[in-house]
Order: sequence, then C-alpha cells, then structure tokens
Amino acid sequence: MATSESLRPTQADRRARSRSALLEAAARGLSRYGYSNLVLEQVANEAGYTRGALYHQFASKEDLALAVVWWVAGEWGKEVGSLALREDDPVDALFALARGHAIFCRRDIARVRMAIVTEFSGRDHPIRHALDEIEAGIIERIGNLITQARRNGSVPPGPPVKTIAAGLLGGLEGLMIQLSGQGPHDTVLAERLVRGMLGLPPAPKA
Amino acid sequence: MATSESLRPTQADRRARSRSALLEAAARGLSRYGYSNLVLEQVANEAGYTRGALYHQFASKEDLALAVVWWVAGEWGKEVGSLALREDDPVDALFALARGHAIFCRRDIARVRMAIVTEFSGRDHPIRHALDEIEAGIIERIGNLITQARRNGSVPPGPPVKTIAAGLLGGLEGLMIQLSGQGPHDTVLAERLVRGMLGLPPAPKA
DNA sequence: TAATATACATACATGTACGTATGTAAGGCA
DNA sequence: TGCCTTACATACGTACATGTATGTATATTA
Repeated sequence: MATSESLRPTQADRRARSRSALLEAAARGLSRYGYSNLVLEQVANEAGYTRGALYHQFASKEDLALAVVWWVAGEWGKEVGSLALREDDPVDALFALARGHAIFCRRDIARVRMAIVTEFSGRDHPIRHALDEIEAGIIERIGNLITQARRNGSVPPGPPVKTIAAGLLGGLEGLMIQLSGQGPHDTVLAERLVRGMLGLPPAPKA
Repeated sequence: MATSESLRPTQADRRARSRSALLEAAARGLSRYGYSNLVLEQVANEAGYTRGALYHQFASKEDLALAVVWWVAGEWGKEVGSLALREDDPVDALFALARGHAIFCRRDIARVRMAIVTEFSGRDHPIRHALDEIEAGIIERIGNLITQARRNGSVPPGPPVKTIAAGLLGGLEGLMIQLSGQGPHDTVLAERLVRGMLGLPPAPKA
C-alpha cells in the first residue's frame, strides 16, 4: 500500500494531489476574476490539467466554487480563528482576529468571499447560502467576543452587537482589499479599525 | 423650439430621457450583478426599452459601464464631496465625508464601484482605469484632509497618509456593503471607523 | 499477467449574450 | 407637404464557455 511518502503514488494520492491543485487554482481565479468571469479551462491549465480532470473531481462549476468557498473558510478557521482562542481577554482576541485576518489577506485566496459575494447577493443560490452560513458563523463569533467585552466593561455601549460585528467584518475585508495585503501597515490599520468601531481609545504609543 | 416643459418633447429631450433611464437601470444592475453578469436586454427592459435603444446611445457594453461609473462618480461628488467643502476643520470634513458616504450608500447605485472593481483588478481594462482614476481622486482628497489635520495637530502620527486614506475608503465601502445601507447605525459606525483609523479617541457621549 | 476500475484528455453539442444589420415610426427642416 | 434625420425595434450572425460523451493511459486486483 503506497502512501504519499512512497515513490509510486497511489490513486488516492493522485486524486488528492490534483484536487488540491485544482482547488488552489480555482481559489486564485475566483479571488481575481469572480465567479462568472472564471473560465474553467484556465483554472485547469493553471493547475497543470485539463477540464477533463476538473469535471472528474467536481460535478460542475458551482460545485467547484462551493468547494473553494468551504476550503477557504477552513483555512481561515485554522490560521485566523485559532488565534482568538489563545487569548483570554475578549478584546485581545478581537485584536488577534483583526491582525490575523490582515495577515491572512496577504494570500490571494483570502479575497474569494468579497470577490464573489456581490455576484450572488439577492439571488437564491447555493453559493450565496454557503457564504451566508460562513459569514454568520464569523459574525456570531465576533459578536460573542464583543458581548463578553461589554460585560467585562472594557468596551463601551453603542450600536447593537450584531451590527458592530457585521460592520467589523465588512470594514476589515474592504480595508484588506484596498491595501491588497501589501503594506506592512495592514495589521496596524486593522487594529485601529477594530478600536474605532468598538469605541475604544487609540493604542498607547509603544 | 420645444423644451422639456413643452407638451411635445424634442428629440434632444427624448434622447436625454431615455439615456438617463438606461443609465440608472444599468447602475442598478451593475451594483447588483457586477459587469459580466449584467445582461443588457434586462437593463433595457427595466428602463422600458429594448437593446436597440441601448446600442443607439452607447457604443458597447463597456461604453455603457464607463458612462455609469462616471455618472455615479459625479453623483458622489455632488452629494458627498460637497459636504466636505462646507467644513472648516479637516477632521470635521472627514467625518462629514464618512457620514455622507454612508447615506449615499443607502442608494443602490452607490455600490457600483465595489461590485465591479474585483472583476477588472489586475487586468489592463478601460473600466479599471476609470475606477482607478476616480479612486485616486477621492484618496487624494482624503489624504489632503488628513495631512492638514496632522499639521493642525488634531490627528496623531502613524502610517503614511496615503495608506490611511486608501484604507479609509476601502474600509468605509466594505462597511457599507456589509450593512447594506439599511440600519440607522451606518453613520455612527462610519464615524467610528474614521476615528479609529485616524487614531482619534472615541466621540464624547452626547 | 489478464481484467477492471480509476484518472485524465479529447471531441462534441448546446445555450446564451454580445454586436451588427436592417426595418419602422416619429421629429426636424425646407 | 415632402424629404431627411433621429430614435428605437426586430432579426441575424458569431463567439465563447459550460457540460457531456467518448477515448486512452495508469493503477489495482485476481
């Protein structure tokens, strides 16, 4: 039984390898061109395959996009969401989320959601449902942190928690898209954005 | 010479009337579906015409989109940009811009830029150039206000002015997209976002 | 090693939306 | 009032991308 460490790859290895290559190429393409501008032949070629391989692994373009969306969400959870769990103070957790998100957005795949969300907003489409579900999860998480921080007394009152949480997410994503995840200032501005929207004073000078 | 107040509309009147109807329908469609998902027959029908009328007034789909982009930019300048000119203090001008932008974003046409910017980012496309030009103008304007405010002493030092200005614009647009311009909290959060990104303390309680 | 299943490539069919060419009615000018 | 131009509708051609059907090479199993 040949595994990934063996010289001759097994079928499952081949499948997994090509699948992740296709997924990554599709994620890059989605974040650059959006959904309907994404052409599957280009995706397959960038991954080193043809459309045949793609349709062997994914039932349709929509199925591929859904897989990408959930894959990116998983990566976000692993790379960003985990940072919040390491913090005790909810405000620190929010800062960690913001900075982590900024760093995550330096990867091109991070912009998938914002790139395709407008294409499906308002319509009843599976991709929209997936995006909504993922977004709702993140907003709920942020909202819980804000609620804790308000109980804690470290965050002043203001608009409803859910509104702030949604605004935080949207503002952060817009910020990162604009900065293209390039500058070294992305994390600073992300933290500033969080402070502002929560009603916190600016960070003391280091 | 019959003008718009006359009973029988003149040719120029007819032309202007249908043109603005088509423009508005196209703007709504662009902000909802983006560029490539926008189908011209739907645009024409929503405006009360057919594609024939559209192609009589606009050379191509691209030409129509460009016209929409510049038209929306003009509306923004009239409704939002003018607010900043009324303020003496640069920080107050920035707040006025943020609040005005929030209110502007309650109209569906306001989201045109964010809806189509990802479709052309990275490519060498006339629509991208137009968006870049408009964006550069707004960022420069915001940047000048920030520079004044820093000289003024009312805004602390931090990341480069241009970076903050760009981040401010991106963050605001992301925020407004997320809130869908619905809630009454959009202006509050917009101002909070500006305060945070500038490094200002939260607003004193009214 | 023969037989079968899997991973992928190639070829084909279809639909959709753009752009253009042509036709028709209404306004402008002599 | 007759001719010309403008505003719009209808009809057609075309290109492109998706999805499917078929073909081929590699891996698995007996």
